[in-house]
Amino acid sequence: MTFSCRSFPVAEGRSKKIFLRRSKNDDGSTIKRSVVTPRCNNSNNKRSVKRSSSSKGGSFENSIVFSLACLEELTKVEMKRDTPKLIDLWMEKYTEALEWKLANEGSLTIKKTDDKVPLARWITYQRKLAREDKLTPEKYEALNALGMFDVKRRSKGEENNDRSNDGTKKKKKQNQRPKQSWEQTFEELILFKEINGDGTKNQLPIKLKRWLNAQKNTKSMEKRQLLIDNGFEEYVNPKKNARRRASWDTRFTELRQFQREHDHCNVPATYRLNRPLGYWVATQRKTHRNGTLKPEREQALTNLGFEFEPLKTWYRNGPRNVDELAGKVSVSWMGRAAPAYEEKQKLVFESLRENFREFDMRFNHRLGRLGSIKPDIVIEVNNWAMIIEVDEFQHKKYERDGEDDRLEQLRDYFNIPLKVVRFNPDPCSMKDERDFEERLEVLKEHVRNSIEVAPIRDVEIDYVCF
DNA sequence: GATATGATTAGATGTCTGGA
DNA sequence: TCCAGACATCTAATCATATC
Repeated sequence: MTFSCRSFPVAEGRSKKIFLRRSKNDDGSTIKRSVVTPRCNNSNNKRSVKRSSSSKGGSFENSIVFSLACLEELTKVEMKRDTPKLIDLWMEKYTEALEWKLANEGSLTIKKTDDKVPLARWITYQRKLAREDKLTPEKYEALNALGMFDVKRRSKGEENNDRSNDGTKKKKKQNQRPKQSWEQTFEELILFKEINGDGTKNQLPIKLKRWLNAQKNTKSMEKRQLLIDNGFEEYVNPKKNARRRASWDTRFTELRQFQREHDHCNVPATYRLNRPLGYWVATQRKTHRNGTLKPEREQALTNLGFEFEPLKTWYRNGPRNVDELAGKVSVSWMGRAAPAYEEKQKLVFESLRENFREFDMRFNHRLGRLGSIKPDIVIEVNNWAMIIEVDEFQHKKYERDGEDDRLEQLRDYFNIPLKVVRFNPDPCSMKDERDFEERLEVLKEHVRNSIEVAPIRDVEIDYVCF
């Protein structure tokens, strides 16, 4: 593969060098590439190029050639109605995007590390303008030729629509978009929906997307109702379903509310009851890691007891022993406990097993038909059993969900007297500052004493360190 | 062992806002 | 109107663990 270079007029009095890709045969000879007539071109364009017979429609090379031709045509058209300076700026960005695409095997994806952030923003901005139907037809066509609005998958119907009967691409002339009545486009939309199903809104052809986006301005109540009835309300009433950005303060208030309810700020990143809050919390940690979190925000979060380094990372990378753990474990979880957060329970179990080897002890034992109930630790003692629950933050969730039902189910399952020990490993008030290790000693002492005495009633509950 | 589920994270994208 | 900074939102990849 070799590259040829030619000058290309960008705006009056300026030129840009654009690299064109040219293939070579195995024997080293260059493949002849004849001149193509671009779709957006008019008959007066003398520098028109024609697609090589060997190349398939939509190839990377063709899109570049097409983009260049569009750009050239665009220059002429835009110069008539915009200031040279603005045209110049736009052309410069367009050319930069084109160069980027050439250098990156046809991809317009730009990473932050590529040092092309302004170009990425410009591309985003152009896409936004396209969505809002604010681009001139020439600009839209030029950007489209560059693959700026490429959707991931194109429907068969759309693919076929681009071709005439003989299989060649139809020519689309500038300012000559097929004119359709509202009803015709609506029918096309419904057809697309019927063929592709309800879940394909994101794959709508760009033409239908743009048409839909324009419908928010539709005055006709009848048309609006038709769209709403067919599941396109978000386009008619865009604000209703649009993603709304909440401010930092709003999310902080939500976090404070969460903290009040759960005694901690560790909102799971995929917290189902408030997904945006989960994303937001993850973002705060990320920003903190990057060192770009504003000091006042960091302070506010710290004051709320926010943990910037989730324990999972700590467990993964750091040493795992009680000494290291003491005073650091303070995380409970919503719903299913994150496996890494069960480390504390595991430590309690290992410590007890070490001290009470004579007893049959099980950790996180799933109860057959009661699969949803898993006592943290079960110790079987002759004709009765001791169940130890490591109640991080006093299992407030269980209280809400009905602890009585849970105990009843446990009793039904075991069908022998039960002694339930609820152990609180975390400081629950300023008055009780015993750390995890001290509490563990208290628990061991309690188990040592109470394991000698069988329960009198069906179920007895002891609270340790509450 | 295969599959399902969920946590975590980096990176990409979209949105808001203010300044030129 | 355009652009850029800030950051909220989302996606995808990866990993760990539970469950079948």
